[in-house]
Amino acid sequence: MSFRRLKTLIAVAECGSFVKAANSNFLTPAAVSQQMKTLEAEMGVALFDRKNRTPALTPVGSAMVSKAREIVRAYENMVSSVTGEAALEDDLAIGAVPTTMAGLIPRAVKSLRDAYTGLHIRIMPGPSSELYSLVDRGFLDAAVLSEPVRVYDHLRWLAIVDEPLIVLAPENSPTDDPKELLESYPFIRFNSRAWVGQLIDQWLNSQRLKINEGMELDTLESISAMVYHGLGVSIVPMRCVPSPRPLALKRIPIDPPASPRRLGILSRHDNAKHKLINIVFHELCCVVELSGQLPALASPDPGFVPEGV
Amino acid sequence: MSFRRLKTLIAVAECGSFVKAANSNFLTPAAVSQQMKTLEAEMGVALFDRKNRTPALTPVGSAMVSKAREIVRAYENMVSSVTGEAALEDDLAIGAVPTTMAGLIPRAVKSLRDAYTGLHIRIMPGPSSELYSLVDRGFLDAAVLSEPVRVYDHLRWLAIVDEPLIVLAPENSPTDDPKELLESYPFIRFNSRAWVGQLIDQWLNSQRLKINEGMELDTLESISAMVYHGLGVSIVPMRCVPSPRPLALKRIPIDPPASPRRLGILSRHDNAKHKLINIVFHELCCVVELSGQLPALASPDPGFVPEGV
DNA sequence: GCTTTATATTAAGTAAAATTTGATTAAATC
DNA sequence: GATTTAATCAAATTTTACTTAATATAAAGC
Repeated sequence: MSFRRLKTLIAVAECGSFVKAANSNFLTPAAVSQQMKTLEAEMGVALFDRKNRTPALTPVGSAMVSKAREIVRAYENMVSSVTGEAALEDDLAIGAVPTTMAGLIPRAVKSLRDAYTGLHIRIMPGPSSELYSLVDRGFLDAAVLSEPVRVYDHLRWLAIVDEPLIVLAPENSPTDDPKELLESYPFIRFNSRAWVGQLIDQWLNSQRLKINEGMELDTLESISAMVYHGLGVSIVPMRCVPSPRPLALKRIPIDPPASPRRLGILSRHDNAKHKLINIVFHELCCVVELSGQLPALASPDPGFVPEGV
Repeated sequence: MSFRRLKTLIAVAECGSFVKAANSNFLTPAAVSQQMKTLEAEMGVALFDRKNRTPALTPVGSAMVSKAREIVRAYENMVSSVTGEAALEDDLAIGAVPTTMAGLIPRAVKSLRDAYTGLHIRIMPGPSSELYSLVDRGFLDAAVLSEPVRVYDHLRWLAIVDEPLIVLAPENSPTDDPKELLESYPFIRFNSRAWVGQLIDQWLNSQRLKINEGMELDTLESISAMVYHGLGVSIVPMRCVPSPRPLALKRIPIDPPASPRRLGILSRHDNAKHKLINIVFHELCCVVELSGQLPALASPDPGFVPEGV
């Protein structure tokens, strides 16, 4: 088992004889001969037909040569495929929670597409819990989601931004006091299966407000629309990047402030595309900063160098 | 440049420490340490973070580990991949509907794992509608699901088996007549979001039976358990491969017979792993036939050659 | 047909590499 | 603070790989 042998096999195939291969690789013919012999022994197949003076590759042999080429190339590109330019041309399967699908994600994907031709991003929307398991099992390279309660060692979490919870109320509501609003209007609940929903429930419970249960919805869009039409008020995370044409609504910080919904990117440590993922992470942070709504969290990332792109 | 070093890198990643990796590879810790050092020098990147006593893999390092795995596997399968015994080693992401997760899928996966070392199958359970879109968008290589109403040109559908609908009733129920059972017991409905559920609803509507709505459940397991405990009757597809220890229940064919739930495998025509998918399809059909419950549909498959396994 | 020439193989010696041994350093545990 | 455990270092040793030189063999030239 050795790369050298594979390399000389390739050289022999290219040069046409052991002697020439030896010369081009700064070896003696004897060395080449021995290497090919051990290679054949190792593999248990005849690579050369030795009837003639200059051994000719058998059919199996020439198939091996192309395999050997693949392997040697894979080895030689090993470093660059992880850290270099080559790492920037690949397919990337990324998940994202619905709240990011109108603002953050489209903007980030757009600039990434523009900056890296050859990079192909597929987006899969879903709730945090599902995305977590998809990343964990390797179906997704990374996902943008709410911070998990526990991040296991084989996973990598990079925080992007803290989105504080806000009260969403119709523009014409008589008061701006969050508690008053929550107690007077019907409450539109963020689906509690979503991790944000749980965060909201937690705050509500701690406040012991007398709320009027209205409906329970999945997405920020549907909740906004309901509130817009005066059907109630809601608590939602403030979007770090607003949607293109946000509805005219009151957005009031809750008081006392709840622990914010922390958005970040989750991936597996052993994912070979970690460089790409770093770039996506970096782009997400940039988009958040540019949007100017909330400060991006300067997440410590030892392995990450901005890359002069 | 050496496979040994890659192998010990993998061992270190798996064992978690140099010492353990040394033991498992019949080496001394010193050898491992030196190998990793030369590997780092060779690649010009830091694979380990040596702040702590037992060095931890850097992000780049763990990406390298997965690359190393690819390369080592490629080398090890070099001979067999050329001689054609097992030109089949790859990762395969496959979806499957829950009804197949207790019988068909585990058996098929097991024999595939046994037959093709090097083949790595990941299974993702989900309802047909979701799997359809995941295959369509390229997140899954293939999926086992109910026949879609329409299969677009870029998708490929291979039918595996027709599962007729049956009535599930407690063993001690007073009658064996499906209609009587359905009208006397509460009806446990298969979730109508699932495509089977719709098929069942269709038949029920056509029969104009006066059923007593009970509950609506997601999985065959939960429905079986409910029926077993006498909480009602249900209509479900007969499983082409039963689960290991099926509950003692009456299983009565419905009359008049409804159009059966057709199970098959969906993939994209442009998927590069179509050879592997063919093999999986073939295996699924074999498992169905072996199980002897229902005949496998001999689906015409131009591109498929049985492979001497 | 016999020599010449170029090519591969073999065996022994030599150079290079990888591994072990035993000592040293440093973090973690008691 | 002593003890255990993990990694590293430097020198000795072993293993592996390469070269040299001799041998065998097929094609080309005379």
